Amino acid sequence: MIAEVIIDVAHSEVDRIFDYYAILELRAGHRVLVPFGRQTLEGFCVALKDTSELEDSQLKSVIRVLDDYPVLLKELLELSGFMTDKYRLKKVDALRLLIPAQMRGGRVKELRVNKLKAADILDKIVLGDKLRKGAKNQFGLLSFIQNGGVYLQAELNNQFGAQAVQKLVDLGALNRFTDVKKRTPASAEITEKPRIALTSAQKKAVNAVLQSQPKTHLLFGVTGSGKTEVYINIIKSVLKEGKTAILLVPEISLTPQVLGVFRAVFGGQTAILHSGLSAGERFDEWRRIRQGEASIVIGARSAVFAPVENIGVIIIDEEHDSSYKSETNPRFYTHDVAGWRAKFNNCPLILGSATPSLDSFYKARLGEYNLIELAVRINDKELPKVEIVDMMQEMRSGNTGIFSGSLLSQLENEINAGNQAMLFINRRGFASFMQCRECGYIAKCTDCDVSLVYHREEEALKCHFCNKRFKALTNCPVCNSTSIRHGATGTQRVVKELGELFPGVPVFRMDNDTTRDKNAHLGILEKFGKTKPSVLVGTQMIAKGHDFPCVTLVGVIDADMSLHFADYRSTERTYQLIIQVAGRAGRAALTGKVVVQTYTPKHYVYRFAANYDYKGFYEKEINLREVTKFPPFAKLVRIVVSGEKEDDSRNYVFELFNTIKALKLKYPNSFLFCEAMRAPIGRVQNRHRFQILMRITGNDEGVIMQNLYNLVDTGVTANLQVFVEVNPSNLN
DNA sequence: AGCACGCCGACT
DNA sequence: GTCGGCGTGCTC
Repeated sequence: MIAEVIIDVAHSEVDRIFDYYAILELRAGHRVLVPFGRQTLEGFCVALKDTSELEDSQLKSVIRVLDDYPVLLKELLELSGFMTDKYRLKKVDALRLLIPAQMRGGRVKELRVNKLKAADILDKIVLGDKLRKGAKNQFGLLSFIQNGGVYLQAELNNQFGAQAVQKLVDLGALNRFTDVKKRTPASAEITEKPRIALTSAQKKAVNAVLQSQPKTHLLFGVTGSGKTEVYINIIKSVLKEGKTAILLVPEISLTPQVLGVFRAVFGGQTAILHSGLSAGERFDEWRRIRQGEASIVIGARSAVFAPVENIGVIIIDEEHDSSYKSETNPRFYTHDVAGWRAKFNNCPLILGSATPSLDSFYKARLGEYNLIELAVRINDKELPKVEIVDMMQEMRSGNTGIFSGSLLSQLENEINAGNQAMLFINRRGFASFMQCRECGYIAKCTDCDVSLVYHREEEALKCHFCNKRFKALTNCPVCNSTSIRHGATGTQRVVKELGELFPGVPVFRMDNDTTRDKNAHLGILEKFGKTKPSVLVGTQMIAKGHDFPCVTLVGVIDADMSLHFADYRSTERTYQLIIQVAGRAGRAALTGKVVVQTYTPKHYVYRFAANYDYKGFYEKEINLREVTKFPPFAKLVRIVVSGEKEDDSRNYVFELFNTIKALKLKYPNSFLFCEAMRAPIGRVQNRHRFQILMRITGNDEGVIMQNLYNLVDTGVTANLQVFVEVNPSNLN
């Protein structure tokens, strides 16, 4: 037999199939060790075949298989093919997504632990005679193991001392053996929520999924309408049929609370996959899934590749969340992958959200997805009232601070009442930039064309693109003036001002800077949850999925931030953001309030958001997209070229552009827009960046994309980086 | 990506 | 005369 092997090296030159003589135990999906040139490398056996087109003398033989089972399922091997086609991924990159990174290079081993089994027959008297009188630990241990059983050696050592344990092992009272230990992540608390009966709307939703032909359902349920209960019931019935389930959630909402709910219902059948796990935990969870010990996988984006067989349902919760789109290589879109697997397994795919992405709702309108609505909240509670505050008006009436009068007085009320508030601002640091008042100099990164962000705690200026740090300005390096101005507000400044306004009230901050450590955000949330009154200030990351019953006020400091982003989805984002943060207010008995501060209160997004009118917003926005020909009515394609030499990058981008113009002549009706230019951020990490922006529509879109990818694949030279993005979510 | 072979400068 | 610079070419 001949084995088709992809070498585990990420380079396009070797990213193709190499044939080897197979060995007996080899199956498709095995990882293998093979001779490659003068090296010995790891690879993936993706298929077996009878003959090779190469001469016998040109073939070498596989050295050995690396695992005692094929790590890649047939289904996932096929999926990797789909992904290399659809996203033009390198074959290795697609394959590497399918196994825990730590598995490669054999870095993670199973954790083996020493265990001790008490001898079946233990004669206390006979053994006791062999022990020295007064050996307290030894006698203690002896009576402890009297009734037999299996113990962890570490635990016995801890309790009775290693010497006593060794003594009893020597005497044959205990037998040592090693066992594989599963590093199942700590399950935290198991929240035993009373399982209330489903509402009729929920029942209808469950039935709509279970009683129809497998298809994609868009579960559009307002905040608090009980989507989780629907998921649980669907998963339950899927498990009953002996099938498995995948539940995807945004990384940030994989909190112990959320997991606790599922552990409480499904117990040990649940496996968790996310970036917070250690390499060992990840590997072990993956193994549990691969071996069929866990039938429900809960995880972030990459859990869509979980090695479960016989899938009964795939659920993408908060489907509008941007984290489902991988924006760095390997680029892929979770919805596509989930859709492929659902089709392969002939099972339903559920997309759930209170604020569906425009794309998904559009598909539901077209009938591609089945729309299921949960229009009322479970306890008929009213949604928190959203107040839009005009910050221009505040300014005109003399308030130049970062808090409006309304937000301030409500903060005061809630704090006095012993409640909690969450303030949201989508900018970390203290101020967006530092500028000299005299000459207008703005501190910029030396390696990137962006202004530096002032971080007050460290008295540092940081580049949010390359993480380089500089000393904060005390005087202007150009004119030496000491009059320095701070740009727009960030989280640190909000915290500082709160401290001055409400001395003694605990204020927590949660952003990229305070959550560097992998479990830091849980720590902050836990502390915040326990402290009343208190305020939590944070970026995006506080907007999702945390239930704090005592939060009665939510403030959005500068809602326009996300609105004026260079992204065709910025309005959609803003709508989702407001509804999402509003969902944080008044989860329990208390009624919540939401204050949204904006400098453009007339913008339609605020009107719809204040009324929780998703459909109204959808109609308005989709019409706009249709007339302006933006997604989903066209594909936005961006090709970025970057290199150390500015001229090389520019020349290459225009070379590409000329070829594309020829392509445009061939398909004149397909190109709605096509321009080459310097990238908005012209330099990042000292690489000069140029881009070609296109909007493409119509039936030839597929052919054109193939052409573009080919173009980019063939032309790349050593010191230039080129990549293609489809509907990118930022245009930096 | 590695690791070889291969053709030109400063050293015992 | 040789050690070694990294250019380019190949890997079943």
